Amino acid sequence: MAVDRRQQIIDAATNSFSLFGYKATTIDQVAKLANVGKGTIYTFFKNKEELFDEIINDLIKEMKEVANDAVNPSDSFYENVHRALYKLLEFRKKHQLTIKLSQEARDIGTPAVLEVMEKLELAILNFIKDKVILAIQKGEIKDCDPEITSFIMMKLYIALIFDWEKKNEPLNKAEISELFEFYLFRGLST
Amino acid sequence: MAVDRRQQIIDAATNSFSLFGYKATTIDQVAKLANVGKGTIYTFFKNKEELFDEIINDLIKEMKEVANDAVNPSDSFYENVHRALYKLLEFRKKHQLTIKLSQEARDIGTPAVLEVMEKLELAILNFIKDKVILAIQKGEIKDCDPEITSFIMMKLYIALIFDWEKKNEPLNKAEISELFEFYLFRGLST
DNA sequence: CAAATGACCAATCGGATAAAATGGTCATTC
DNA sequence: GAATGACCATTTTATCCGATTGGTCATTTG
Repeated sequence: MAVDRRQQIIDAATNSFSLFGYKATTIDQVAKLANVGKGTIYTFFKNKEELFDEIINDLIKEMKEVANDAVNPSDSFYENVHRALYKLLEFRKKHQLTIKLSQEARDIGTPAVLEVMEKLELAILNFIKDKVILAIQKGEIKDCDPEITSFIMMKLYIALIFDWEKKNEPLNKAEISELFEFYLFRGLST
Repeated sequence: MAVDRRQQIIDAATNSFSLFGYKATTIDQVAKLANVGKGTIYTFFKNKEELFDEIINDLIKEMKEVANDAVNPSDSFYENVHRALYKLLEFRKKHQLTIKLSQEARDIGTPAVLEVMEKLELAILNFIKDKVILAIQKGEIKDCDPEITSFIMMKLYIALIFDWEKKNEPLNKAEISELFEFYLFRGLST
């Protein structure tokens, strides 16, 4: 059986990263899990970090799909951004690999993992930024700096989904949607 | 000369905490700096942490003054909150002791320091919450949950002052004021 | 002979242990 | 009786050394 050795390696590594994190995953272990000699891994990937990068790029691709699936052109900008951001952050919150990597970033601070987490955030940020630019062009929202606007949207979302529940009862999806709309779109002024 | 031994100790400890942080400050060191026997410290304070707490309570008092000074009853709610939050976070950003403690919380995670930083955040949060409640009563802003509103205001401010400049050119006071007003008060909707 | 392999190597990690430092006490001093 | 610093139990830090790890490459295999 001519199995795809490269894919076997990626699958094994993804599994191990998800279970044990980046640092605690050894190349020996990946080789064993992939039923492959250790040297073989180095014929496909320059080193451990490049293997990691490839897996993260797959993850980002997956996230882009999730985000795009959440967008429905006939809905409003606000509705779409809300659904996309919510789905993205829920994805991040539930996906084994991202959970493990978040922990590792927080508890150990492995440099390669910190880098990768920034890359993930940036991917989300850019996705939102594109939507913001489009919405401005269509006149769906006021003219504003897309960079800052997407930054604030993500910060607000992270605050509502992750930070708020550190000290309070978690907010459900409907509440978050409402708050997002209330504060960012309608505004506080009377 | 009947110097105030208690105040001497507090001054010495404040100095040492500011320079070296909580963990790296030893009671022996504080005693030396305060020109006081080590045992004397324990006649005024039950232990190291209580001495620390007293210093932090002084700091919070100082912060409350800064915040109150920034408030001018004849100005709008938005204007006052902006000035107060800005002053508070600038204070935190420039004050030796808070800088050192932020570093220690991030790099070492000393439990006593983490606790204290939460206490600081909570003090700010409560200050803002009171202002929000008043503003709702006066009809200066829409009816909303003061808890969530103050939480979001602070998160937005921290994002604009601390987080934004990790990746971009820092925003000046006027820009922050403008963004604060634009996103939170006027809203994005057209 | 090209792809796969695992013994091998230098570098890093981590557990064990001993030494130093620290928070806190209390008998003695002033 | 307030102040002190030698003293103690506990924690932290430094040091060592065997185990582990990422990565290489001469050898094997299909």
